[in-house]
Amino acid sequence: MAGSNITLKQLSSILGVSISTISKALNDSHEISDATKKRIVEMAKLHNYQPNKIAVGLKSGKTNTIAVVIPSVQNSFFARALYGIESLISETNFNIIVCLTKESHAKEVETFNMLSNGVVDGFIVAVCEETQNLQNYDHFTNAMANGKSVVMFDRVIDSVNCGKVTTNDFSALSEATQALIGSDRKHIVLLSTIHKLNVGKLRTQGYIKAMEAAGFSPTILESDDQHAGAVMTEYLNTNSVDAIIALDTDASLAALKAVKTNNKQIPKDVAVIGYVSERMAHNLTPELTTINQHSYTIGNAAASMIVEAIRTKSKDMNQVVISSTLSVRDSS
Amino acid sequence: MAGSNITLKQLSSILGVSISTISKALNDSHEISDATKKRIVEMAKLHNYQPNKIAVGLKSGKTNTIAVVIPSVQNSFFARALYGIESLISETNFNIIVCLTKESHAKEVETFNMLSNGVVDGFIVAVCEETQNLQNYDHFTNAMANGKSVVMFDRVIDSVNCGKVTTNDFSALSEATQALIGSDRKHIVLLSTIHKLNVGKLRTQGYIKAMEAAGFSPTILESDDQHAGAVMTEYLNTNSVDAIIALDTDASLAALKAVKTNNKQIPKDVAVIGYVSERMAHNLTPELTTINQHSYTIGNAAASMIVEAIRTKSKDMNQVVISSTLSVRDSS
DNA sequence: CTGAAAGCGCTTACAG
DNA sequence: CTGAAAGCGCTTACAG
Repeated sequence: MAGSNITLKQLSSILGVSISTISKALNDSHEISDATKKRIVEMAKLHNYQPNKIAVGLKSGKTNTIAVVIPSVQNSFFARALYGIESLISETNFNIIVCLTKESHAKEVETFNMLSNGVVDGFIVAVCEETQNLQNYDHFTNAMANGKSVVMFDRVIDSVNCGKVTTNDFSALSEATQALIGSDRKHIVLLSTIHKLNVGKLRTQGYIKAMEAAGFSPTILESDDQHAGAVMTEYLNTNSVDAIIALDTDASLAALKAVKTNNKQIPKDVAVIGYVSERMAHNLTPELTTINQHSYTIGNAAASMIVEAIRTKSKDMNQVVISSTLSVRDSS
Repeated sequence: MAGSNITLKQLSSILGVSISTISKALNDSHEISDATKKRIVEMAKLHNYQPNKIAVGLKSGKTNTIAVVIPSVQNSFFARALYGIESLISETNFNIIVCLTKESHAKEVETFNMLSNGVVDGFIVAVCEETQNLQNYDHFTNAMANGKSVVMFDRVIDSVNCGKVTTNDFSALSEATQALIGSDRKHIVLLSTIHKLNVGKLRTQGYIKAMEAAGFSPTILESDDQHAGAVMTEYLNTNSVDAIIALDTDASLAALKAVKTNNKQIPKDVAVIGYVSERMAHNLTPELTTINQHSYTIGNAAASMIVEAIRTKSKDMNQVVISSTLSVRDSS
């Protein structure tokens, strides 16, 4: 154990047995007699032999490694989805490499190019904002042309023929809006910091559809993370509002704060529905009604889809929808 | 591009030049003439040649990959530290593999064993709770004996001789406590959901020291994540409290909520100091005074330390302390 | 300036 | 049942 792991070659000279025999014995091949198997396995254990994964990978062309390419991990949705992915993968003999794109197309492309050749067997990806805007998807199709499996989750590109795990963003927002309308809210405002993303657009459309169906005119406030609170506050100062739907964690906290500083009661004067983790929802005042995306389940589904795809080398990828549900708490 | 990446061998038969020459040309060796270099590089580009990292790794014994082994990513400290690690690493030619231990010693050991042989060049680790309790550190020392570099951050084991990045947990809590005492708070309660971790113990000791120095008796409420709110509320019902220090995000939100539901004003009746991300602190009502751990900087420092260690193969590892600072906002 | 050969650590037909 | 040989895709002394 002085400096580096023992190899089959070293084991071979210790035992006076050929490298092939040792390899077979350690892989429990039926070709080897029980007696020698026993000797070899014992000696391997004694020296804490660990097969060199890199060599195995080179030989087999499989690395048992999956890349998870996501924009960020500071967002509770991705953090929890990653947890779901990792939980399933760690039950298999695969490993995961996590790469954060920070919404940069260049970084996403580089990641795919770097890992496509020999490093990973497949990719789980939530497509970054810039890629969605540029509509340049060559890195995905190239990886697939090179025999890698690809599964997209949440941030999905319809025109790329890969596995997909999505949520029902459109109808979840319709339903949430309808629920507010059903409890007599009329001036329902949508606060979005993710209007540039496809998921944001889908959610917005779901809201618009429900509003128009009820004969109300939609009001959409768009802002970046930093200014959501200010934008909301300003709107509250000059308009009557009796409900807010916020499309991510930042917007949700900002909405709660804006209503409170405006001296309105939640939910009496203004109902609030947001997107935050369950744990956080319980610790807010009042406890926040949320659209629950089941991020853990989404991650789990994406992971099981890619493992399946790699194992079966199947080409026809399927599409799974994990429905979001409305968790009604005290804020609505 | 039909099925899998092109190799040097294929390039060799296309160009009618030996594999060695191609390898040298692509690595810009001075041995090769500019003319052939040009030809080779152009053809490689045309066929989108990407060197097989696995083969390079096997040959060189270096993989340019670093494992980041952390308990979780659902905690804003680790999420942001990971962001700091990733940001620095992505500027280098290293990659990171992220492994989540979920506080399980077995998982941590397995991760180190799996990756120690050939897969990674080094480890950045925040030691899991169970390992701290069991005090079994063989997986760390074995990895180091196998020539891998190890850097611990935040969750650190004093007796293991590796690189370390920590924060001044003890003195940060002393100072926060003193600040509360300085503004005439007398009944200061500590709310902890991390009392089993070394960092939790250090923070608690810092609080105790400051309280005792001022002649006050410390009050420490311990709970798991789920019940912090209930524990805090119960205490508030039967005791007089004029300040709370909460040791992580869950405890911080729970403390705010408990005070509000107890119909006390923040900070007039009860001051609150907590541990949450800056972004979240701004979106809470009132804006929360926090002990800011500079998690991004800690991650960055750990990453730069391991890159340095791997590049120089130096054995004497250093220790860096990133000081936490008190960010005073409206809650105190 | 170019190429043949050895080798990184493994696995697996193929011989014996 | 055991072992010699080839090969995964690369790099790098060593010859020419």
